[in-house]
Formats: sequence, C-alpha cells, structure tokens
Amino acid sequence: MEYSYDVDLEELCPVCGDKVSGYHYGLLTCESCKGFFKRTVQNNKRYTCAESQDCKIDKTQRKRCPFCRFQKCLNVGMRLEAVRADRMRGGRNKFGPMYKRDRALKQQKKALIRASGLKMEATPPIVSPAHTDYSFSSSLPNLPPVSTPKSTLPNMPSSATPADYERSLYPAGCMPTPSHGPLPSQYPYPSLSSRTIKSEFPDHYASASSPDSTVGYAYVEQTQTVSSPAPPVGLAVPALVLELVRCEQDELQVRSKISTHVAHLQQEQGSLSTKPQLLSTFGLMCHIADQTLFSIVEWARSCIFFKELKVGDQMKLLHHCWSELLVLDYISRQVHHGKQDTILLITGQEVELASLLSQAGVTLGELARGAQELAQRLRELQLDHREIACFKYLILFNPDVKLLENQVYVESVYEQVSGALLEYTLCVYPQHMDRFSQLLLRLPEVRALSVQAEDYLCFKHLSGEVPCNNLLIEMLHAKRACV
DNA sequence: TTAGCCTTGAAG
DNA sequence: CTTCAAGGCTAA
Repeated sequence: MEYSYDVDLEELCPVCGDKVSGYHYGLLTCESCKGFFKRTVQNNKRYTCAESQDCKIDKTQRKRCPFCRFQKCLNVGMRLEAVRADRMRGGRNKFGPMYKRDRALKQQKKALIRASGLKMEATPPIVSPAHTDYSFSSSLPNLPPVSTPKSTLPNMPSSATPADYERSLYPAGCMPTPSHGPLPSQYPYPSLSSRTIKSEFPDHYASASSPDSTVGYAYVEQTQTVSSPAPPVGLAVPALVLELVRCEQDELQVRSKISTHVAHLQQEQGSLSTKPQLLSTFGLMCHIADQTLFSIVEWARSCIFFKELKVGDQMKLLHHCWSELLVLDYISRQVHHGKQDTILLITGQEVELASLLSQAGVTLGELARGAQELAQRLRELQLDHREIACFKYLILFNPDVKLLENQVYVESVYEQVSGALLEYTLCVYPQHMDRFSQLLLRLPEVRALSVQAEDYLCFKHLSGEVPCNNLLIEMLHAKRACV
C-alpha cells in the first residue's frame, strides 16, 4: 500500500455541496438538486430573487432562493436538453459517452494527484477546491500547486492565459506568433455545443444556459511559425531549445530516487514472505517502469507550456502519450549508453541483451529487439540531448489529440517546438541537411513500439502478472476507456 | 415544495 | 444479464 492515502476527493455537488448521487443532467450532482432541476424545467417554473440575484447556495440554504439555485444549476453546466419533454422513463440518452469520458478523466486526475503526492510527501493541498470555485470551469478541481519556482498561476481559470506566460518568457518583439484568446471556461464540455445535442425539451432558458457566441474560440489564424529570435547564422542554439533543455530533470536524481524505491520494495518482499524470495524479474521491471512513469508525470507537470494547460487537457495529453514517453525515455538511455549487447536500466543496472532475449517470450523479445534497432539508428544519427528534449515535447503536445479545450494552443506548441528543432539542426548540423526529417521519421517508430508495449502490458495484466497499485495499469485503463 | 427512495428501460 | 440516469412517488 505504497500510495494509498485515499485521494477520493469525495465528490460534492457543484451546486450546493451536498453528497453526489450520480450523473444528472450533464454532471455529477446530489439527489436534491437533480430533483429541483427536473421540477423546474418540467413545470416551466419561474422564480424571482428577493435579494440581488447572488444568493449563496449551500446545503443548508439551498431552499431559500430557488431563483439563484436554478441560476447556479445552469452556471455549473446542468443541461436543459437532458430533461425529457415526453417524460419517457428509463433508458439512456446521448450524454452516456460524455459521462464515460468524464469518469475516465477523473480516474486519471487521481493518478496525477497521486503521482505528484509522492513527491510532495504529506503536504496537504493548499488550494481547497471543494468549496471555493464552483462558479468556474470544470467539475475537476485544480491540482495542488507544484513545488517549482514561478508556478503562481497553475491552472487558473483563464484570467492568466498561456499567452501571458509566453509574453513573460520572450523579450518584447521576439514573441512567437500569439495564437489564442480568452477561453470559455465556465462550461465543462465546450466541445459539445448546445446545437450538437438536440434539445429534448422546449428551451425557454436557453439564453441563460448556452451563450453560443462563446462556444467557438476566437482564435486568430496561425501564420508562419516563428520559433525564437533568429540566431546568428551557424552558431547559436534557438532560445526555445535551451529553455526546453532547462526543464529537463536531473537523470542522476531520478535514478537514485527510483533505485531506493525499488530496493525498498525488494527488501519488503523479502521480509514479508516466509520463504524469502525476490520479486520476479518481470514484476521488478513493472515497478521500475511504474516509477519512471511517475517521474515523467512529474516532469510534464513542471515543464514549460504544459503547466499552463487546464488539468483536463493535461490529462488528455498524458493519457495519449505516456507510453511513448516511456519508450522514448528507454530508447534515449540506450542511445546514450552506446552498447549494442547490453541494456542500461534507469536504476543504473546493466542487463545482457542475450540473457533477456533468452528469458523473454516472443512478444517481449520482439519489443526489445525493435527498441534496440531504433536506438541503433538514433545512435548513428548521433541524437543529442537537446534533440531528445524536443522529442519529448513533440510527443507530449500531440496535435492529433482530439477534444482538447485548448487545442490550438497545443498545436501551436507543437509547431513552435518543431520549428525550433528544425532551426537547431540546421544551425548545429549544417552539413546534414535532411537531419530534421530523419529525426521526425523516428517518432512514428517510437509510437509503434509504444503501441506494442501497451498491448503487451495489457496482456500481462489480464493474465494477472502485473503488480497491483500500478500507475501503468491505471493509465492503460483510462486510455482505453476514453476511446 | 422538498428530497429521499423507487421504478423503468436502452445501452453495454 | 447488469448498469445507471432518466422519471415517479410520497412523507415530511
């Protein structure tokens, strides 16, 4: 029970703070607000507020002002369309998939919090999400702040936009093309405009509930990618590349952390069992991969651009690429290691490739061999650490991930980083004109390996061989639930 | 009118 | 078959 302080941020009704009883009319609410919303819409009730239309709504006062209560229902995102005009009972409506996605998101939020919780020891979250920010944004509370310098604005509800951050990062006049405006953050599911779902009930309240004009983003069309101030020809490294490298974790620190963790595990295992017995090699590998994943999540959460995203988008991105980052981490270690016949683990241990292949089954063998081949090709290219840093961002900010709240931002980060990488390769390896495209061609190969690896992990999981309490498995589950 | 519990029925 | 969000019922 390593990471078991239950992060069940026990769900509270976003309207009144009472206990949630399930998804009702678009989001998790309590039974009473569900009933209230239903009665109001079905009977087309009109209330008035005796005060100034801003009454506090909580469990004890929710009866006092139905006007403000209903207003809050709409503000937090309860959907009029989910109340049935024909009063048909039972069955399912078209919100089903949305509920499913939301569940998956929440599951991953837990994983994220747990991941960062490991690092933060017992520090309680400083922002208490539960009772303060109902009026804004998603049903997902903010993550506790990361312990990095200048992280004063993590996941704020859009008053500070990522654009502000860029402005502070780049000197005046050297800004990359600004590409995004304020976000409509008060609606949890901006991807589904109210028009997407046919209203099932005469929509008298529509004007209050769905300001259509803000559903689409007012983004300026992106022109050309300008990654950073042009460096003096043939010498300088693009500023953005340097910044990305600056965000890298210290490999030795990560190594020692994971090594001690794994050592602990082995010790525990030895003392608990009557016949002292070490973890199986596979189990050990799972733990190492698991810990590596934790460190990857930690890296992502503290890295430039990413920490400016809302938690929901962060989760979707990590969701999508965790296995690729894991594979890239592994491969780049082998590239750096430079030996063909042994594998270097993050713990610093060296493993004979031949002995691994002899023990591994067909699938794992193929996987290891594929990785080794890719590592060799990258070695021949002499992939350097700056390019690896860029790779990580190109994988993390995958423009193909759909249903992001801030899709254009993610696309623009991808564009900026690939632009910077192009510039970098041209400056530093001018004799190698197609280096950039050679590098980019390796990314789909990383992807392919990660797909194989996920399948393998899934298989091992189903046959009960993966240790429980595993972030790998959680990610695997969350990912498959989302598709 | 409220809110806790009950019944229903399409989707999985 | 089970799930679980719809609507329905009813004592406070």
